Amino acid sequence: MASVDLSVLRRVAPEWLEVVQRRARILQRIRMTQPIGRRLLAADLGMTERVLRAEVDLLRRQGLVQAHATGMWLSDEGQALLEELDQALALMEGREQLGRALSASLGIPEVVVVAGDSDADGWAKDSLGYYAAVRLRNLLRDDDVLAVTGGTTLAAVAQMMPGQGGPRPVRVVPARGGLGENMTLQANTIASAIAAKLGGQSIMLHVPDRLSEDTLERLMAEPEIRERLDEVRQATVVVHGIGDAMKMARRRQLSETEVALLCERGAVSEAFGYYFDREGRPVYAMTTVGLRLDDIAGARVVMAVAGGASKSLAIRSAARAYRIDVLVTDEGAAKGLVAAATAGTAPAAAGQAADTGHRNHQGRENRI
Amino acid sequence: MASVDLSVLRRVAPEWLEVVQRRARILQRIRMTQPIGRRLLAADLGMTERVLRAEVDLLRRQGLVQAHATGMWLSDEGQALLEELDQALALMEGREQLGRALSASLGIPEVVVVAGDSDADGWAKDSLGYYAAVRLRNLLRDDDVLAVTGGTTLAAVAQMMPGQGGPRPVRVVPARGGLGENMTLQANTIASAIAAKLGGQSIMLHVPDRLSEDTLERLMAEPEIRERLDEVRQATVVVHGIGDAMKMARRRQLSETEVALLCERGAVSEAFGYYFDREGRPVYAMTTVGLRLDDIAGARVVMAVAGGASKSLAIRSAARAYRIDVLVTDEGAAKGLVAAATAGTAPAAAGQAADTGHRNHQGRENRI
DNA sequence: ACCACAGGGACATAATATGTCCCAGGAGGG
DNA sequence: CCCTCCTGGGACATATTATGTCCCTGTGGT
Repeated sequence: MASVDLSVLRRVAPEWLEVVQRRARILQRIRMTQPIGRRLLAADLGMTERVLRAEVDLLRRQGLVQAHATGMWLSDEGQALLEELDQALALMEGREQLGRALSASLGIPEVVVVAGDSDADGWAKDSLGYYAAVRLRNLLRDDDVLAVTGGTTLAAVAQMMPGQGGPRPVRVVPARGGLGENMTLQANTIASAIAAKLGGQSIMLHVPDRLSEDTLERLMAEPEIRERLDEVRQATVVVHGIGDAMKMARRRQLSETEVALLCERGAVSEAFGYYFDREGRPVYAMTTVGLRLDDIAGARVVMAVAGGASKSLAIRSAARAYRIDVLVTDEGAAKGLVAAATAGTAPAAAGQAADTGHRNHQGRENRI
Repeated sequence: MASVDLSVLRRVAPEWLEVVQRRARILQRIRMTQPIGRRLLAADLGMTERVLRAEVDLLRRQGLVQAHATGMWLSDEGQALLEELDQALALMEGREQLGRALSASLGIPEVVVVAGDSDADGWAKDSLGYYAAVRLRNLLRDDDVLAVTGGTTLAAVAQMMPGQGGPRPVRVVPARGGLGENMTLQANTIASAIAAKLGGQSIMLHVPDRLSEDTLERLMAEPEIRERLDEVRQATVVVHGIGDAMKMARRRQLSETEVALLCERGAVSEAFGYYFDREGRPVYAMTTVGLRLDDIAGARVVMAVAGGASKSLAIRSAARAYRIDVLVTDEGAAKGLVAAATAGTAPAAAGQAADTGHRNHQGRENRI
């Protein structure tokens, strides 16, 4: 079938793009949560049951969705078509181009921009997690040691990781010890969940978040801890979230003194327990066990996952701080980043882009 | 803007193609008859006024159509877009491919297939005429002598010929003398109309259709006739319709003896007063003045215009009978031709295609 | 000056989309 | 084994939109 310049067709029937987008989101949601029923799906997507039914009926007539007593599934054909549709929409919505621009301005070889804004759209974080999970799954090799951090974003990656598609017998390790109170956001929990989905094994780091220097030394002396820590620090693939410095400080319940220090030093981002200022200089590090900044230099692939307009600054800071090979982000963050690059900070951003420009030409690849 | 595989998008939103087609037809009709009002346009297109208004309102918001007290016009942008849209739809509706197939099987370098079926859709004949007229206008040179036949199809070409777009100072001559009673279908009338639209001059052949041998000789001796006839027979561009043999025989009010003869000899097509059987062999010729079959060998371009499912056989017959450089036809006729080629007559048609295959590779060009 | 046709407004009515239930059935957990 | 929860499909009153059919005023061409 022929490919035709879409701008012409869009001009004649502009309302059609929205229809395609809506149906694509339905298909994506089914793919992520199948099997799923009409009512739950409607709630997920923020539609009423009846409206969703009309759409699903059509998609079923097209043979893209199959209904069963247990819920709806994507047909094989629907699966294949949705993958092409993902690419088509990325192009039509300009996310493809957005990714290319970010790749250049941040010096990150591969930047994937998924639809939505994790801050605003409830479904966007799932989407972010899904595409990060799929990308991760594809790049893993059997002998990899995968280190993952905690946080809501990584939790989404774990949750959305497809359980099917051939086991990946990797070892999954938590990049950090315990953090905060929420069980589902722990690196340990996430490592375990991802290992289960991938068909690999995971280990745990039974270490509290904050330690005195003294206790730290003692723990490190424990063989059980020592062994695990060695494995963590030899991770070949690192997948991590990027946090807003101040939000993370609060979540970690840092003391007022520490918060003030971070403020003073202009910390904007947090990753692996390190805090960075807007130029990517490390300004503070937690005294805690786990993956260290210089460990990731030895990793085969470093993947960052972060979305939402509020993360723009933090992402840029992290991109300047250490090597990121793959960034999975969303439209909200991406637009903020591009706006910042072309606005006031233009000179600095331009310089950054120029410095890393030669690197971007090899192996750059934008998907989704 | 990117071009994307349309089959994917069509699968997800199949109703959209119809919308695009409907709006394209509206734009085409406006282009053909501008300036035109809402009511007349609705009647032309077989829509109610209100429905058309909704569509036109949208097209106007898109800046493709401009409203004026005298009626609606295509904007410059609409004009440009419609030309692209024509091509896109030809591709999407498979007419492009249809044209290519016919080009091969009929051995005609350029085959244009326009939408519709002139037998069934009232607007299709106008469309056929319009695209034939535009193609004709584009291929004419200033020193050309253009010979045209009569008939409803050529009348449509004359009527739809755009009056704007730079004068073509050609000489337009009728290929034949008078025929039948209907003034508007006379070659003379059509030649005059086309000349007016092109900004050229025309001459007339004041000769009745049917003559005795005796009278014919006397007429030919008249200098006035002689001169005109010489010019006609030196035409550099010939545009003609192709008729169904039996229908033409009836319209010409041939005697029963003649009709029986045509039947017996298997006449299926008529052109320039010649009748051909299904293999393209001439089986009968009117004793009349005008362009002769061997004259068209000297023409620079021979263009045939014929549409409607009922014309399939006649077109194939004519294509075998003499050289045609450009065929403008419609979906109705084209589908009939392809069906005939792939069905019972397959061996013959296949042989035909093979014989002329080498010729089709040079200069073949399919438009609209 | 007239006339035919222009676009825009108005509105009752038809058609469709939508929200909200109910129901019988099946899968999975206890 | 039963119980429960969720499934898809049906039904229907209601909201929303599309449609057919007028009327009105203006304007360009004859």
